[in-house]
Parts: sequence; C-alpha cells; structure tokens
Amino acid sequence: MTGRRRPVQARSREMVDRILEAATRVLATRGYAGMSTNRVATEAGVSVGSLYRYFGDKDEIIAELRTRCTADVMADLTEAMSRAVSLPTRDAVHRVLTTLVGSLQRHRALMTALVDEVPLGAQGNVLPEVERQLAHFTRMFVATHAPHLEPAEADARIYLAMGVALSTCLRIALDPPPGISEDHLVDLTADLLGLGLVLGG
Amino acid sequence: MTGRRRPVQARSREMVDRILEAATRVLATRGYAGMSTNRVATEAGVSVGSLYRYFGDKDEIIAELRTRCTADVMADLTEAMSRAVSLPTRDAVHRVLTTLVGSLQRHRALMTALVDEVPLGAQGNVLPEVERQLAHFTRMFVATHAPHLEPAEADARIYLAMGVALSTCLRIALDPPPGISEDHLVDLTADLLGLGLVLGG
DNA sequence: CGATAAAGTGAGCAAATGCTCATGTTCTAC
DNA sequence: GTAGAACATGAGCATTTGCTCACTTTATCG
Repeated sequence: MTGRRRPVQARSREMVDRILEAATRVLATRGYAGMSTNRVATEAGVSVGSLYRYFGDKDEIIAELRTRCTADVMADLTEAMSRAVSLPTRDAVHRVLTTLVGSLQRHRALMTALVDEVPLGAQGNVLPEVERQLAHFTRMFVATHAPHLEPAEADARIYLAMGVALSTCLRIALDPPPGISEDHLVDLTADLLGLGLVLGG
Repeated sequence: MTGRRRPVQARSREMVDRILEAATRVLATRGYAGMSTNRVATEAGVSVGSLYRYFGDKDEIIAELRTRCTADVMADLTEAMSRAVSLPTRDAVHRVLTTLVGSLQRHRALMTALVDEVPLGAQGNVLPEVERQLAHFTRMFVATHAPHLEPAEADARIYLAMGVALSTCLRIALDPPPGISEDHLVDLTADLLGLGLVLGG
C-alpha cells in the first residue's frame, strides 16, 4: 500500500475526475464484477499506477462515487424541503418525492449499479444519509400534523414511511412501468404516505 | 463444458443437496464474491469435479437456490391466500403479509445474500414470481372491493402496492428495527395498503 | 538554472478463480 | 461375475484480478 495521496495540482484533480467518470461508465456497462481497476484505468486513458495513487482500493473508487452522488442528492433534497415547508402538506410531500425521483434519475447509471450490483456489506441501504434526512423531515411533519401520536407509534410509522418512500422512488426512477405516468405514481405515493401516516389504525 | 447431468442415483441427489446447503452457508458468510466454486465444494465435502457434473456454472448453483426458495415461498403464499379469501379484507391482507414475512425469514440467509450481494442483471426484482402471484391476489381484491376504479388506475395502484408490500416485508423480515414489534409493523402495512389502494386520490 | 517534489507510467507478480480431464470407484443389470 | 454406466476425485491449467515498484516526465520555486 503506497497510501492514497490527495491531488494538489489541477492536472491530477482532472485525472481523478476522469477516473470517476470512467468508473461510472464501466460500472454501468459491465457491472461491479466487471469493473476491474485495470479496465477503469484503460477506459480513463490513465495508467493503473496513477489510479492507485489516488485510490488505495477498488472499493474506494465506489465509495467516492457514492459520496459525490449522495452529496448531490442531498443538495437537491434539502433545497426542496426548505421550499416545501411553506406549502400545504400534500403539496410538500409531492414536491419532495418528485425532487427525489428526479435526483435519482439523474444518477441512474450509478444508482442502478449500486442497487443491484455492488455488495453493500452489512448495511442494506443504498443511501443511508438520504434516509436520515428524509426521516428528519418526516418527523417534523408528523409532529405538526399528528401530534396525538405517541413517540413509539410515530417511530414505527416513520420507519415504514422511509422504506416506502425510498423504495418507491427508486423504483419509479430506475425501473418505471410502461404506460403509467411517473407524476401520477408520485401522486399516489404522496397520498399513500399522508393517509397511512396521519390517519390509519 | 461437460454439460450438466441430472442426478439419478440417491447418492448423487444427496450430493446435490449438500452442495446447495454449502452454497447457502458460503453465500451467507462470505458473500457472492467470496463464494468460489472451490470453496463451495470443499465446504460441502465434495470435489470440484463433482460440483461441475451437476452445475454447469457458478451461477447455476444460485439459480437453483433461487428456484427452490421461490417454490417454498410460493407454497406458503398460495396456501395463505386460499385461506384468506374467506376472511374480512383487512384480516386477509394481514394474514398474507404475515405469511410472507415468516416465509422470507425462514430463508433469511439466502434472501439477504440475494437482496444485496447477487448481481441481478437486468431485472431488479429478487422474487419476480412472488410479485406476480401477489399482484394476481391484489387484482382480485381490487376487483371485488373497489370496482369503481378504471383499469389503468387499478394497474397503477397495484404496481405501487406490489413494490410497497414486497420491499416492506423484506425489510421487516431481514432488517427489523429494534424496539418495534413485527406484528405491529405488518398491521400498519396492511392499513397502508388497504387505505392507499381502496380510498386515496 | 537546478533541485525537489508531485504526477504519471506500465510491465509484471502473487494470488485467486472458474473450470477440465485423466483416473479411479461404486452402482446396476444381465 | 462382469460389462458398462453413473459417480466421484483433485491436481492443475488458463485466465483474470488487485496491486507494486522501479522508473520517467512535468510542475514549482529559490
């Protein structure tokens, strides 16, 4: 292990970007197993040695991809949430979900690979930070619109809602059914979440 | 490729079973990448050559595991459904979901590996047949309890419901949250599905 | 310039993997 | 018993993978 170095010159920062782009492409076309460091390096027009100067490990490349992707989605999400607070609840939920779907769609290649190719190890979630952020939003939402719920009950419903929201948005974004409008699906999901959370039981 | 043969003697049928058991174990402990044919063979107390007599390919082992697992879940599910038709709708949904969760839990090791380790290729679903069966059940349910829905609208809701049901049951079965009763989660999910499907919009 | 550090190269190694095949063993049927 | 089929073995091959390292090139700065 030569140890990962940080790129300081512009030249090397560009190279890191080229490597990450190539990795995304290879991941999308050949899958995780087919994404060898040699292949990524070749595809990026870079030598393996250079790759290993900035990434100590094959999985570090993917970790970096995930980090950047998460940051992007989070940015979209927090912006949507800050705008949503002033809207009627149904519209708020709808806006957040729409934003999430769009954000996931813009990272389709990577997300697809992450969802069904990359080993996640122990944790079963592709976007833990996104889920946390969503949960935070939902918690506020529940506190103001269903204050009668006991904390334990609220937790259970939020847990469920997070699973539904994330899995549904992922499905709509990455594997949309033919002949059904995405917007309508988001609409239905928003209803489902609102009704299930606030009413129900 | 020597071509896969079918075991005809009892001896070889036992061996196939031993291989599949070993594969499940290895898959659970080392993951898909760590599941080499050599390791599976050793773990099963069998030679690699024998393994390749009955499985033409590493992935054929997994395909067989999936087939057997699916058959098992399907058996549970169809039985639960046939009993559920005579129940009030809420109880029916609850029973089916409970059965599904239990069935997935009994196959925890394999399911976990399938969900976040095994490359699924194009299709993003772990249990396509189960989803089809569930959709069939739901379609009947919708036809009798919400006949006012247009076909297209019904399709959209069934599509959503399948995603919610499967992903939620998988989550409850494989990654249950601490401190929340599984039964209560199933309860909430049943409400969610019932309300979202029949009312909503 | 000249010196030092950063950036970049690519042949190639050690280990692992999927899989074969020549050989040996056990079962079945006549 | 014995012929022939089914069954079982495991050394080992071809390929791939992740990764190193001795080396060259380029930038930075006094």
